[in-house]
Amino acid sequence: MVYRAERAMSSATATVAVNRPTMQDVALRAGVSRALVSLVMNKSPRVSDQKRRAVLRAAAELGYRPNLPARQLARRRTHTIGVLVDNLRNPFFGEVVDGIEAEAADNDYSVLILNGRREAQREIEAVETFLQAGVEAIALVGTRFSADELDRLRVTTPCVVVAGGASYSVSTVGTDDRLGAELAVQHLAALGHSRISHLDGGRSATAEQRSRGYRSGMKLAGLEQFIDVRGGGDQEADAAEAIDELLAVSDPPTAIFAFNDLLAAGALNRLDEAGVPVPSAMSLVGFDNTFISALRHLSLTTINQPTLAMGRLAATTLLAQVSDGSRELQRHTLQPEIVVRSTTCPPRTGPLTRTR
Amino acid sequence: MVYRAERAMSSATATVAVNRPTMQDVALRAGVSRALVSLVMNKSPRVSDQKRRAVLRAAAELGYRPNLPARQLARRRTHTIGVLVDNLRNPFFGEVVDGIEAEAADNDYSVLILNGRREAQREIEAVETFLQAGVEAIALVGTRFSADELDRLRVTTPCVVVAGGASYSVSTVGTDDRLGAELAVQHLAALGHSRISHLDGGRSATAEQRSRGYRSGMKLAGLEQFIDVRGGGDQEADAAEAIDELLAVSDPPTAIFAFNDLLAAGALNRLDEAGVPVPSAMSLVGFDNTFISALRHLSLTTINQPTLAMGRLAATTLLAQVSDGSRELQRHTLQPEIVVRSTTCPPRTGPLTRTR
DNA sequence: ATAGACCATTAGAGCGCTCTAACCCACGGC
DNA sequence: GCCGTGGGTTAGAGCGCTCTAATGGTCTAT
Repeated sequence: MVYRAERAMSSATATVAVNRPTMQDVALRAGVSRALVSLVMNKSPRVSDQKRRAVLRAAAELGYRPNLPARQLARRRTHTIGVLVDNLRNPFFGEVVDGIEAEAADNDYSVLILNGRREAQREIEAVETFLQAGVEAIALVGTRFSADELDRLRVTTPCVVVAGGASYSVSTVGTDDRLGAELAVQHLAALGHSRISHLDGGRSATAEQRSRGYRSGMKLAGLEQFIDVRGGGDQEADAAEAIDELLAVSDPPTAIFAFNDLLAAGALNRLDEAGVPVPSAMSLVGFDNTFISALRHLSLTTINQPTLAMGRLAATTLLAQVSDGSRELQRHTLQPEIVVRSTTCPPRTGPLTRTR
Repeated sequence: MVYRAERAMSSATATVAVNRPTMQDVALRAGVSRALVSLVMNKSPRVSDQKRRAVLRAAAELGYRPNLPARQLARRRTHTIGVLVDNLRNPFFGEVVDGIEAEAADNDYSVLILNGRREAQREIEAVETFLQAGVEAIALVGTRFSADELDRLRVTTPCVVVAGGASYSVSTVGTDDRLGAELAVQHLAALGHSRISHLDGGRSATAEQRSRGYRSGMKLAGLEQFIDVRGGGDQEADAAEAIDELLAVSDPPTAIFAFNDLLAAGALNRLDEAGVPVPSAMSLVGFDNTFISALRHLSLTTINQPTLAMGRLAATTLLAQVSDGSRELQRHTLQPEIVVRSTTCPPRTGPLTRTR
């Protein structure tokens, strides 16, 4: 009786919007209390089989669906982790997100994906959204945040940077970018190259580590005097200018290590346009081992990162921090490995000759 | 006084979790009522400047942040549209999502991105999540849903299929896939090809239309008797088997039209492995004009789709339906165009010769 | 002076759910 | 016959917010 009255009142109040059935409606129909419906919905074991069935039937008949915001409000928990992706167009990031999502799902967490679209401002807005939405943890996939901003963020919410730099004061999951870059240089050096230039990643998160690895790799190989870093970027189009610069000098380098595969692909384009055969006149190494590097026509020598594992590890780290409340700083560094394909060979002998 | 008491009570009740400041706290600190804080937060014009400033200051001092679930519950609106992406690793989908997101943001909507990871089951779960979360509309980017399932869905929530088939009984935004396929065939036919085979898209949403376009294109060119469709897929790896089949016959076709760029790239790989030079011995056309087709080393002739515009249009369509409450079925078909690059040329004369 | 109009402000109910504490009703032990 | 005991069930407060209707005050018109 009371139920009926309440419900009547509330539907009189209701104005626009969908008006989907509520727990009250289910309770009414099943002849039980609201609380019991809640117990059934949350799979509590202390409900008699008879009532459980009645409730489930009523729910099915009404097409009842729990209201997530209401549930989150009442629980004071969202069971959600926020994932901020730098750029949805880079398949590398897509793979990492897949990993995070898979691990989160295995632990009954859902994932709120937001897209920074390569702009720092949008990242800030995204974090604001995360915080308002009450995500319990945040994964930053290839972030453009400064160390300072991250410092402020981690106070509020557990967070982890995936595939970003390692210099932050927040937990990180990533490949050893520095080592990866060293591997690239080492590979080239072993082939006999000495004049190896680097196309850097501009404002990308991992740019600094890779460039550092390039430098240390060069030193290790005793090639310190040949260190040469050119402004690049993280997109294909960013390579053209740097390549032009490189080719403008009297005796260009014999090898190039590019920040990532996309940049390497762009470099390949430009070299081709300039009539410089790869690898015979110029060796080229990328980074990320995205599927494009495996395309036979590119067949790019590159550095592999275990993307899926990185994603899963990021989620695991976050969920552990959420459950034990700790905010311990963790550094997970996975091992990169070089994948040798067809864009590297011993250096040309003599000056750079162009086919056109 | 009353406020203080209430607040004391509620914080005594509070147990775990973050305990972020609420409107009540802000109201207390600013010496106003909860309702006034709400008005300020929602930028109501009917608040005195003095109080507004006081509220904003108190909010800033406390680090107040509106609680999204609470707000959504009270408003009975979420101002969110759900975006279900088939596959985050395909850059094509990433671009479409970018478009949706941009348009949604321009209209003060946020976007809940869920990833189907190429599995129908996950799509169903994702939609369930959308419905529980109370999204006001749903965009399905490259869905694997059946027409039936979509039919049921559109009753509940406005939805639009982007870059999917056009045969559904829900609104769609897409390229004219059929025309696109016809353009591909027409281009090949104009070059002199008659034996043109098609590698289809398997269970992909747009597979049927493209395959239909292939057939009608063949008919239009008077090549009906050469129609030949091979099982493909939507990933690079799916091409190998079909190519092997194709090459196994006594006199293989002179041209191939692949379902999408990824499949075309895979085909290119396999043809290369088999020693079949492209395009001299075999012409190849893809679909989507993703960035990989533009890579000089692939330089794939393909069909362009205006991805960003598709995304924006999808969002516009949904938002219109949300605001005027109509559920009118709309068909937006954008024009594809052929982008001729280097994987097509006149057919070989004589039998297929292999270089290895 | 008084009614009406208008403005900023507020009380308080309500959104749909969860969760604690209480309740009821066997049942068994004394 | 009375008192736990404990499992199934429920009342009711509370989560943080919005929104309607009401309040009180100032201002103008009468």
